[in-house]
Amino acid sequence: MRTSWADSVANADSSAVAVGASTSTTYANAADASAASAVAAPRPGRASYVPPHLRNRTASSEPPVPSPADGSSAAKLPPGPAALSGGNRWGGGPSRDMGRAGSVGGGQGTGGGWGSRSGGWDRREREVNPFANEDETTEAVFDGRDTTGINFDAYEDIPVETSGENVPPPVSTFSEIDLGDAVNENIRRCKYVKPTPVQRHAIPILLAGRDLMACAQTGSGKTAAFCFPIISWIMRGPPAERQRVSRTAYPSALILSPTRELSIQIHEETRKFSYQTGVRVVVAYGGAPINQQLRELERGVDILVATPGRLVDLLERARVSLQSIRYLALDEADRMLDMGFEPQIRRIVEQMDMPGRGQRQTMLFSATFPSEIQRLASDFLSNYIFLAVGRVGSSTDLIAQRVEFVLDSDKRSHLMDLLHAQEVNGAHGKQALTLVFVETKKGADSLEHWLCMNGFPATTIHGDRTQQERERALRAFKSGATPILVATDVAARGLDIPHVAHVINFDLPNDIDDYVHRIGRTGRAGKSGLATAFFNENNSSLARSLAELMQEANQEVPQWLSRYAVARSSYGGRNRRTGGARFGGRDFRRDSSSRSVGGGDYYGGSGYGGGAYGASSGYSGGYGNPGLSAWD
DNA sequence: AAAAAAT
Repeated sequence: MRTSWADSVANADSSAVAVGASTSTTYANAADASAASAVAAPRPGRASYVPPHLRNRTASSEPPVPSPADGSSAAKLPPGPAALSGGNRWGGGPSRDMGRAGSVGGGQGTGGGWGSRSGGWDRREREVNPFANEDETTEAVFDGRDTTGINFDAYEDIPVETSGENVPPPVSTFSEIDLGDAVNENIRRCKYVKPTPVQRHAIPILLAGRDLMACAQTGSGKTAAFCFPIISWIMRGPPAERQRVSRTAYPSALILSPTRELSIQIHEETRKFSYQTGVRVVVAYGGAPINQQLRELERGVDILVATPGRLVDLLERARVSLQSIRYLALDEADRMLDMGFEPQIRRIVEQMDMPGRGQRQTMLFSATFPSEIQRLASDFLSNYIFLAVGRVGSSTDLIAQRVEFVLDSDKRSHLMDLLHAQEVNGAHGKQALTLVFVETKKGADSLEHWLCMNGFPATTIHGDRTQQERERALRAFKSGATPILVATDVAARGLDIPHVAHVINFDLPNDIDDYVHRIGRTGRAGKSGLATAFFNENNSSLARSLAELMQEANQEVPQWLSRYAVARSSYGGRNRRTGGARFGGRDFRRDSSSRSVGGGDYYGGSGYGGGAYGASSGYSGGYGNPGLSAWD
């Protein structure tokens, strides 16, 4: 029965529990120890941990390497370059490897060794410090608002729900999930004090080798939640070997996301997490020259972050092979399907050379769980754990929602009033960051032009702009240089832009879920935000769902909007409550054929009042405003 | 109907 790679890992972990627990001093109690054993067992102990770039040194002075556990884990790898014996990490040639070993060995005297400042994996090209820009840009401009970027107090009462077989218990501190000095140092640099809810739950699950289907918003620390385990697994795994003759890259992890900017964002974050670990992260997306991406790939890649189209291109050119993939993460899966990526995703996952379900570890993140997502999950995942994490705080507290009746012809002047009104509110006399959503690309351009003509520093992001323009616009906005960003739905989901004070729906979307995603660009990571919508006759199809949503979030619903809602009561906009959009979503295995062995006892007993769980109308009790789930 | 994504 237990035949999958993930299961083998799980078995290896449980057999190693005794060792892990007896040698560990980190864990305070039995529950933590069992959680920790799943986490720490595969390696014999911190002292013997060896980072990838030192793993193949043969000099006697090197730290003890391949533990028995590492060996067994290597044995379970799917066939491919990663499983080949010997070799240096990037196969850059013997002489280069010798030089590298020598230089690192020389620095070893400090005792810092691989964790030390100089610890690049290749002395010829020093790894760019991904933390370098942080202080001058964002924090300087927004100085005084916060320093951590995350309001941890807001995390305390977030509802979390898990289901599946043998769910590893959550951890409560990063020290319980010790990921090695280098990663710990990066956690410190990121100013992460303690794990967020999604991290507390997802990291042990992923470190235990389990597949995961999860519901969580980007601002909740989701990327770190799936990256830390991936980095950790890669670091303790066998070295990757690049085949010297071919120019094909063999990443061991693949992260797919729907938009270019989201891929860029994930890449930036992941680079921080893997800084000085020797784990290479490369991003590939369209709209940018492919040559530079090819060069990056040639230099070696452990974690590839990509949009589907560019990846297919790379696969067709045979510049990337998926045969070494052991970790697959699909971010914003529902969005990718909305955008018509399903054929490409299925091609990538099922029809190329990627190891099959069970031979790899797969994590799927989605805001909603329509049947297409369910099919995808049952095709891609193996005995997975379902995890749903509530919003950081509730929208009641964090996003104040206003709806104003504004005719199309009055929208511009009304917008100007809003912008004038808040000019004084920005830090240091600067305009607070304002994100203005419009319906069309043309509309975005013309509104931006109009704003600029009227003295408002605005820029725009949409699909008709070149990738360079898109990225420049986003940077200018984030830095505060251009505090007004006019955007189409390209920016609606997933993008984590800190400090957005105000989201204005200049044009309302037709779909309430899109509205929820848009306003979710503010009030992020526990901060408060304001969302203003311009409503008129053209939006009457949204009236009812909008009114309901606002009511659920304890927002004041204008009388006129209620009247629209009643008038249009037969129709609430497409997708108005897609079953899984509320908190908790649902683990659809409950009512599907795949309700599997041993799961019975679990499904009855969710700690969160299980009964409400499958009912689409249910789940009104308990958590503030569960209906307002701005899942990203 | 519009948006996004490979060239």
